[in-house]
Amino acid sequence: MKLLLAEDDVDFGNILSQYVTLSGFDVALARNGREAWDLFHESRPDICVLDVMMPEMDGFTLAEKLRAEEPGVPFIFLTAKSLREDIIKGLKLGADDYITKPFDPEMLMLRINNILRRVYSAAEDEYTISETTLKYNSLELITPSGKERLTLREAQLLRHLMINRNKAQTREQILTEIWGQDDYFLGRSMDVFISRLRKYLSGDRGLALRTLRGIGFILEEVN
Amino acid sequence: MKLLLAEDDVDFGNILSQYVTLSGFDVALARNGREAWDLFHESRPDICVLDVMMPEMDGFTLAEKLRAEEPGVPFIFLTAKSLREDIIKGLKLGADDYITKPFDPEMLMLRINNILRRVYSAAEDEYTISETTLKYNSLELITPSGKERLTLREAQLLRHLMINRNKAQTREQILTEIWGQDDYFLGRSMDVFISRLRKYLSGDRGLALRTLRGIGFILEEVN
DNA sequence: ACGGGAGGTTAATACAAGGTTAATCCTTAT
DNA sequence: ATAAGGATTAACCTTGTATTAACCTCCCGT
Repeated sequence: MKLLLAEDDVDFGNILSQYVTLSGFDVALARNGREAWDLFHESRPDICVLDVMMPEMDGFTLAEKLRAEEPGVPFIFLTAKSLREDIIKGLKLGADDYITKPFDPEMLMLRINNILRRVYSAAEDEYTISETTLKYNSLELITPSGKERLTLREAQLLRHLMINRNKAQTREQILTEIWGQDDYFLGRSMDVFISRLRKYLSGDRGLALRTLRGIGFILEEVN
Repeated sequence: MKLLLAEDDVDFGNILSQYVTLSGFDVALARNGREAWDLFHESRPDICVLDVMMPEMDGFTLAEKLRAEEPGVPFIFLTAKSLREDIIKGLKLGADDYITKPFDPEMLMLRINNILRRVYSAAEDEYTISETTLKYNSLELITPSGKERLTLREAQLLRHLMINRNKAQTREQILTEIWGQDDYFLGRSMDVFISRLRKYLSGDRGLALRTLRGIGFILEEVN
């Protein structure tokens, strides 16, 4: 899991960064808003922790720009202010959480994990639908016709479809979620993976990976 | 959207309940943990707001039981304590948010809306009129005579008519809205789709897709 | 009651979306 | 440097569906 931390207080930033790294995150640390903007594009983080008051670009403005570019990315505001107006402004921007300094790093970690669990359902490892179960971390797929070892992309795509079972997923949604961007060739690549997944899943009559022409795909449980 | 509010302070509970109702929620108000547990089963809320300290059953215990029964339901803790241990306990339970009293009702609303947006972002997908419902994203149409799988254009057109039910839609309006432009041939194309939709909808006597000659079409509920 | 135009219906066609397989390009490890 | 594994690109094929066409019906004005 990659995390972008934007904090202008150098010492505090370093301590926080260390703490979060220890918890198993891949951290990108920015000293100001502009740097954060650049780092965001380089590292494509899964979650952003933004100080509100920073030189170059404040956290609110940054969040707005990030939202516009990558709507799904969750973010947490960090601030010394506990002013009602600021908190409300942050929440209106769709912040997933808002923490006022001083705070306990352990609490930050808990909040981060909560959000990630919610957003990515990342705490789970086993996903089961019908007769088929995916062990995500070990890339194993167990179907009525036997075990398969998946590749990373196969597993990512299948997991996404399993998490969103019975819900239509547009091509854009899947591409931005799994591939990080949406262009023609990645779309064709996805089609190749869908084709492969169908082969793996063909032994299980209790589910169907249907295409919704012009929209996307859906992994359905059928009676 | 239905909300379950569990709060033992009667006055405060009422004020909050009123405020949340004004924001368009359907509120179930419980005076203690046990009542909340019962109300939860009756009203199946989309989100729960739980006071931590309540008679009969405290908020934490309640949340655990709710989680076990209905893992997807988001909840927010409300508490007078700002003890670090308590907050951490709440977050460990997977609380979607944690608010310490005293707080601003407006802020509660903002947090509620943030969480709902995140959790139910895939909403706004089902349209129902009379006995017929359209699941737009999965292109499914459920009528008294059974399920149908629609095409994209069929679904777009039907959705437009359902959104504007009981309102006359001119040919021009529909064409510019759905097809992006308005010419003779697209008009004939639309007639083909109207014809198909009528077939799909023929099993439902509670609605009529009528022609307004020289003007356009209207999807009406008839009693 | 007749003619014309608006809309209904069905079938034929063209084309774009997606399926499939193979080739190629990258990474990574040795 | 090379090999292996995996992702992407390419090429070709299939199929679903929006459009177009052709013909029909019905309504409305004269």
